[in-house]
Amino acid sequence: MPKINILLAENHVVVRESIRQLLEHEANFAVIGEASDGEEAVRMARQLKPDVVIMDISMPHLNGIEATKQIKALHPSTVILILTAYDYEQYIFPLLEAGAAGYLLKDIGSRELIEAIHTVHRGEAVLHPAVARKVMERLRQPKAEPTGERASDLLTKRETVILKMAAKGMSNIDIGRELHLSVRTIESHLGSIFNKLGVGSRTEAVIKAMKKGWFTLEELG
Amino acid sequence: MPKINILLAENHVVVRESIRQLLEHEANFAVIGEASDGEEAVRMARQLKPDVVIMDISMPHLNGIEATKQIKALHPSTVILILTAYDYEQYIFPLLEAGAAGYLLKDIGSRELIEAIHTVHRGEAVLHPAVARKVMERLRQPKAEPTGERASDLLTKRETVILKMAAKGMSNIDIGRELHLSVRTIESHLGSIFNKLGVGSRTEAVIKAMKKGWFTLEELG
DNA sequence: TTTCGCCCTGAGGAAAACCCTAGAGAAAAA
DNA sequence: TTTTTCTCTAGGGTTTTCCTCAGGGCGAAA
Repeated sequence: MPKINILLAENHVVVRESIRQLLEHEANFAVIGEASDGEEAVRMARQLKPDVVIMDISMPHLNGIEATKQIKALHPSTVILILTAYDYEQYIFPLLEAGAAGYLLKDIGSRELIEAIHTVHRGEAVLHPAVARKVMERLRQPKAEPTGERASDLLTKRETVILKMAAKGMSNIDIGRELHLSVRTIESHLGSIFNKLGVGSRTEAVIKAMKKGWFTLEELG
Repeated sequence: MPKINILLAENHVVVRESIRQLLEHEANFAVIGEASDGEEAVRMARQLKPDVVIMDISMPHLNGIEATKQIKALHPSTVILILTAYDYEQYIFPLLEAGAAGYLLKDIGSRELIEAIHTVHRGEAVLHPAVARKVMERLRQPKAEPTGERASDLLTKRETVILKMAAKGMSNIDIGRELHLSVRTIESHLGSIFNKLGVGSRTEAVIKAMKKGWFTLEELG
């Protein structure tokens, strides 16, 4: 019976090494790699072609959501199992759409984690009860958009860089100077950003973007 | 040679069980208990009288800071080693004052954790490099300031609530209405906040405050 | 090709935020 | 007690941000 090859992506080293030891205690598992951020996870997934990737979300450089998308784009057959502390909807639904096979919270026990790995490796799906509840709720109201916000409203490239610059505390004038654009242009882009995010000010936009995991405090320098 | 009796306090079960397995792999350690929140940690510390408590901070019911204080009050000889993901000053200094023997971040390796347990058990102290740096900074300037920002410049009560409201995305008018104050007053308080933080806009102030750990995304609702 | 739609770029005018200054009252120091 | 300091309050005047609208470019669909 061949072992299940596992890649661990989790930026806290003690936690990662501990889970590794836990998994290798099981005869059927082989942890073939450890990644401490999203970029590393993508690189190692490409090189090592693991059967299952156990992925945390909050990681530097590239978060777990982006890493999952990239890995599934490169190797759709790779099974990705999310293991995180947070059950925010902003995380859950993008990840499930990106093709994650499971979403577990860290309050599960080690036995459940081991079983979940077997389950997703068999091609089935695993959801933590708290996550499953949110998925059900969403399914019950398929179309209604309570907050006036649409997931399809992604930011354009320009908007993305401008929002990040605003998040660093730069004024529109600063941003315009750096991008060699009129202040009016910056204001206009920010207006589009506000509409897409359903907010009314730059501060609100920055907070909302961070809640969505588009960037983190660390990467704002 | 008697084993070191350890109590693990950490609310994520997989993580806790994994670390337990890691530690029990070492001949000298005996994990005599696991707590999943602060109250449980205090209760188990009283009953089991462990040599060392490995304590996370973010836990339900009673956080790691309060739990540390209570355990040290009951059994001053109990050695407490903090193991957390966050290096916020608002955590570090209260914990060190409460008598924690060490403060580690979860990005350390498992070997370092094991060594740290031995170190604190010998009665010495252990600080993660990033934490040590912050402690040094605090010690070096009881009053002076390099960046135009003084640690001693704490926000007043009014300023604190106004900054948090601004962080939620509220406009000055909104804030004024809710606090029954003139918009001018809100603007004035925000001006003081900007000066104390050494910034020039509300967005920058919110970001800086979050970097300092004054509040987190989660508690902004 | 033409049309449609989106992205990027901007302007005018309204609204909000920001800077500077200042007084009343409370608390702490002299 | 008197003096000093600090917090909270707020107005005048300026700057920045925000809202609404619009034209040009470019790729996709008809």
